[in-house]
Amino acid sequence: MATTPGAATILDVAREAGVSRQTVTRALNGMADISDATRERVLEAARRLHYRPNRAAQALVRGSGVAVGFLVENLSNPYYSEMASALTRTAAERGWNVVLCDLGDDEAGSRSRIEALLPRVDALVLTGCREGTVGLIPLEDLRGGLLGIPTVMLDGTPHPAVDALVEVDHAGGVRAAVDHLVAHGRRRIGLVASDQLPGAPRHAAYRDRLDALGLHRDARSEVAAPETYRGGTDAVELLLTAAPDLDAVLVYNDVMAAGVLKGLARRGVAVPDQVAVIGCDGLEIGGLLSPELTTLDLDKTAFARHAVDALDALLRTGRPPATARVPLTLTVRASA
Amino acid sequence: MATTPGAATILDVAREAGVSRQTVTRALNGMADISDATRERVLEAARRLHYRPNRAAQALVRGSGVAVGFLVENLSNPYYSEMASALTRTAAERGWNVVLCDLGDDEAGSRSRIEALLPRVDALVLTGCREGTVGLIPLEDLRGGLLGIPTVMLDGTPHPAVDALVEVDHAGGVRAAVDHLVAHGRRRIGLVASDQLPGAPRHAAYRDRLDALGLHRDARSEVAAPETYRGGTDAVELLLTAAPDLDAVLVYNDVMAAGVLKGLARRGVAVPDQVAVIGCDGLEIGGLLSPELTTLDLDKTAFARHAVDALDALLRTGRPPATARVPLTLTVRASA
DNA sequence: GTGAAAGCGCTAACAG
DNA sequence: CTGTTAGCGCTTTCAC
Repeated sequence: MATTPGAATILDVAREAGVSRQTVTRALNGMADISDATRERVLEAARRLHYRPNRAAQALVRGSGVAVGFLVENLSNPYYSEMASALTRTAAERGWNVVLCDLGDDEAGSRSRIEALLPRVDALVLTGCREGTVGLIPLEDLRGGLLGIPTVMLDGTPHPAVDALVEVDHAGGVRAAVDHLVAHGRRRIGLVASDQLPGAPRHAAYRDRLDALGLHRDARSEVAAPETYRGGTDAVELLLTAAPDLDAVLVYNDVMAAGVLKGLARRGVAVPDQVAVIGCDGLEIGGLLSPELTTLDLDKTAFARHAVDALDALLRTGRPPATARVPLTLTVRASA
Repeated sequence: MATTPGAATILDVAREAGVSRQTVTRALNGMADISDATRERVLEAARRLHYRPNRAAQALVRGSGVAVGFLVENLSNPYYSEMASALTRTAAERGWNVVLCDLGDDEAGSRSRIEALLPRVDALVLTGCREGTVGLIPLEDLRGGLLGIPTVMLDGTPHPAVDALVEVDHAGGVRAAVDHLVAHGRRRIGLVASDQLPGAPRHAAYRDRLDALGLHRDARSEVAAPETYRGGTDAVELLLTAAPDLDAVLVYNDVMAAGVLKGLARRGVAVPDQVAVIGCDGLEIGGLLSPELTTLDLDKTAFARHAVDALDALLRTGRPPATARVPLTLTVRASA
């Protein structure tokens, strides 16, 4: 347990019960070769002293499983919680545990949470890190900055502290979305982008695909906004004002898309009749919205599996595996 | 690290670098009193051997912080993820870590996940456990079933394996909801209840309050359903058929309420004009729905804080504190 | 600046 | 059935 100084140890229990420490172990672990009377006496003593075994000592001698730290910005965001769910389940297949670290906005708090996490874990999975979040990890504190703990990032940009990336096929996904819209007669496709740097690949893919198809494209039909519900509602106001002739909107993620649907409803714009909407991530909330959200579905289990595989390789060999890439598949529901 | 048999130890590094093991510690931990040349040689050796410090050994000698295991049924459900968020943040205030365990439906898998979790944690927080989930915890394996690890349950029923409960003021919440509906002219209030036993308190509170106010109440205006979105959509079908004159529905939780809103929309029932809807839990998704959901808001941070306080007391004294109770406060949005 | 000793709390392998 | 002897891998004294 939490190595509370002054806590009772197995020796205290042995003394209290008047037996050897091995007998205490036997009694406490329900092993054979001990008389009921002795066992009861030992357990009684343990209870009296409020004894709890020291986890670290047990782990040292028994061997401990792998613990993965999962760093997220905001676990209340369903994207992160669905990822956390996928990661814990995938990790569990290997007998690994996941230690959660929900950073939040506050930088000082984040730093201290990360510091409390690091001594606890064998590896790190990073996701959705804003500019700067990775910087919070005290590289210098990790073995002198020279032997960091294995770290993979989900869908981010390379960083010296990160050993491996799991990529997302933004280009393929955006292409599928745009092509779907075009196939259904849409010609003026707007974009609600992320105002965070990691959002850039999707933004670029959107421009590329529109240009490739020879569709009209201009700056007024693109808006960058915070990656939140509110960001979506606000963005749609700007977009409709700047480019009232849009007949479709591609949205950076499903949470923002929920906001976009709300914003469109407020303005009395019918979805999908007047404007089609496609989100991204394939979150379960997409099915709760009205109309139900068409989205680029990210296979979170595959994503998690690649991350765990990469960590496994790093832990085992110290070398990262080839970068894996996860597809985005269009899931057509009602909004487009 | 994960005590991989055959992994390099500090002694291997010392041998490789031709120094003593303390020198290795000093080099690796960036301590003073070591020449740059030696440090570099040690680090080089460590890298060559792919050395990683053994976490358990470090924890044993440095002392480890408290790790809390958090058991949930399905982390993709936003109720659980918002609770997980609140719990990790609250735990972090004390420097504690949270190890996540997402059980899922599969009983065998759940059991093995719990077994992988237990040796890792000092305490357990249980929430939303179906009938039987608690039974998965191998009481017998825990120190002979006599010294379990401290366990608190969030809003459940007493169980021998559970040391402390944090309760929710269902009665007060339901009362506030019913009274709000009545104050706004509603007289025929139906209920979408949970088909799980832990849902009983809200169900009873609903009946009590209706009776106390002398409102009409009959079995046809109560439906029990699974605690899911789908459960909500299905329930509303049954309810509208059995009791078409309802002018309000109280729903067991917000996820189900999302389904209820969807079901009502499908049947062309206007909310709140024809039927008012009130959910429960105060989830963020409530704000994404159309109309936005009126709900009984549970203060998840307070909930988590009580849980952590209880664990702290259990860890420190072995005795549970007085049972705490968290209120449900009515948050009025558009649906009622 | 570096090395040698001691011990964290526990369990596994032998003795008796 | 119970006790004794060795470590697990690391850090912290303390010598040199």
